[in-house]
Amino acid sequence: MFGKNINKKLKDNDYRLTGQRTAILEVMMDNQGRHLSAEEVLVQAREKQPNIGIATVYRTLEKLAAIDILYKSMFNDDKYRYELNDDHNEHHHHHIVCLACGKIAELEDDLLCSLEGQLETQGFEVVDHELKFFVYCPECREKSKRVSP
Amino acid sequence: MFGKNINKKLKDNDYRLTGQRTAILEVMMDNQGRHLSAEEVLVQAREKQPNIGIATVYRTLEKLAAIDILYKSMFNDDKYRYELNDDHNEHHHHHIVCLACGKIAELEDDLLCSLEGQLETQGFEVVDHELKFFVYCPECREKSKRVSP
DNA sequence: TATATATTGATAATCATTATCATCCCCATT
DNA sequence: AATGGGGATGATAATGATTATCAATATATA
Ligand SMILES: [Zn+2]
Ligand SMILES: [Zn+2]
Ligand SMILES: [Zn+2]
Ligand SMILES: [Zn+2]
Repeated sequence: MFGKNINKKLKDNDYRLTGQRTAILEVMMDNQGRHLSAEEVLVQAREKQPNIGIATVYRTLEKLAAIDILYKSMFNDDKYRYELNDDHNEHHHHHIVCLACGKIAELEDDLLCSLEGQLETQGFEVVDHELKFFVYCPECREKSKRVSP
Repeated sequence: MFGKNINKKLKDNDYRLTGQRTAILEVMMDNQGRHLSAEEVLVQAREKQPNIGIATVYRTLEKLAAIDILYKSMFNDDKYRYELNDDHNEHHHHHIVCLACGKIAELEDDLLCSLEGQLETQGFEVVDHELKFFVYCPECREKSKRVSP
C-alpha cells in the first residue's frame, strides 16, 4: 500500500497499520522533500483523522524512524524533523542549511566512503553518518547584495 | 591570559572578562577534549565562583560560541554541549559518536573541501559544516563479542 | 563621586517531548 | 454473537532544557 520497501519494513517489524498510522504515513508521502516537525505532521494528519492526538504522532514518528522508514534530524530550531527515507540513500543523508532563510536542501553524494573505510580500519563499525553544510543560499546572497551594496 | 586567539576574539567583540566568565573559560580549558553540558559547566564553575548561577552559564556559553571561542553541538541526549574551539580546525569539526557507550571522538580531517567547492560553484556561500559518524567503537565491539559469541 | 550601563542570580515562563492512565479497538476464542 | 485480552489511542500531567524577567550589583565613564 505504501511501496515495497516500506511495506517490508512494516511487516518485518510487526507494525500494525492503524488508521492513525496510515494517516501519518500518508502525510509523510505527501511531503516528500520537506522536513516536518511533529506539530506540522499533527496538523496535516488531522485532516485525515480529525481526532488524532499529538502523543500518537510522537509515538508513531519515533517508531517509524526506529525502523528506518523515516529519517530524523534537527536543524536550527531545537525541534526534531522527520522525512521519508530515500531507499537508495538511506545512510547518506546530507543537508544544506541556509543560515539566513532556513531553507534546507538535500545533497546526494557519497564522498564519505573513503573516510568510513579509514574508520573501519581503525576498528570502528560505522553505522551511519550525518553531514550538514551551513550556507547562505544563492537567493539570500542575492537579496543581501541588493540591501547593502 | 587565555592564549592569543581567545584574547583577540574577546577584545574584538568587546567582551568584558568578569569573574564568572573567567571561571567558565577556565573550566573549558580544564576540559579540553570533553564535551560539557551547561549543567556540567555549572558544577565545575561553582568550585571557582560559588555563587554563579545557571543563567549566567547559559548566557556565557552562548556568547562564547557566538564569537567562535567555543563550539556547540548536540549528540544523542537532547542537550547542547560545548568545547573549546581548536584554532586550527575551527570549521572542520567532526565527531565520531559510539551508539553503544556514547563516547565521542574527534576526527581531524578535511576531506570535505572538494564538496564545499562544488557547493560554491552552485552559488552557495559555505559558512561551516558539521559531520558526525555513528559507530560502534572498538571497545564496545569487543565487549559485545564476549557476551554473544 | 555621581550616573549611566552592563552583568548577575533567583526564579518564573516557555516549549518540545515523554509518561501516565483510563478508554477504545481489534482479533481470537468460546 | 458475546467475551476477554493486549495493544493503541487521546487527554492531560510531568519533565527537563533553555530562555525571559527583573531587581540587585558591579563596572565604567564623566
Ligand atoms: Zn537562504
Ligand atoms: Zn533531508
Ligand atoms: Zn563504545
Ligand atoms: Zn568535539
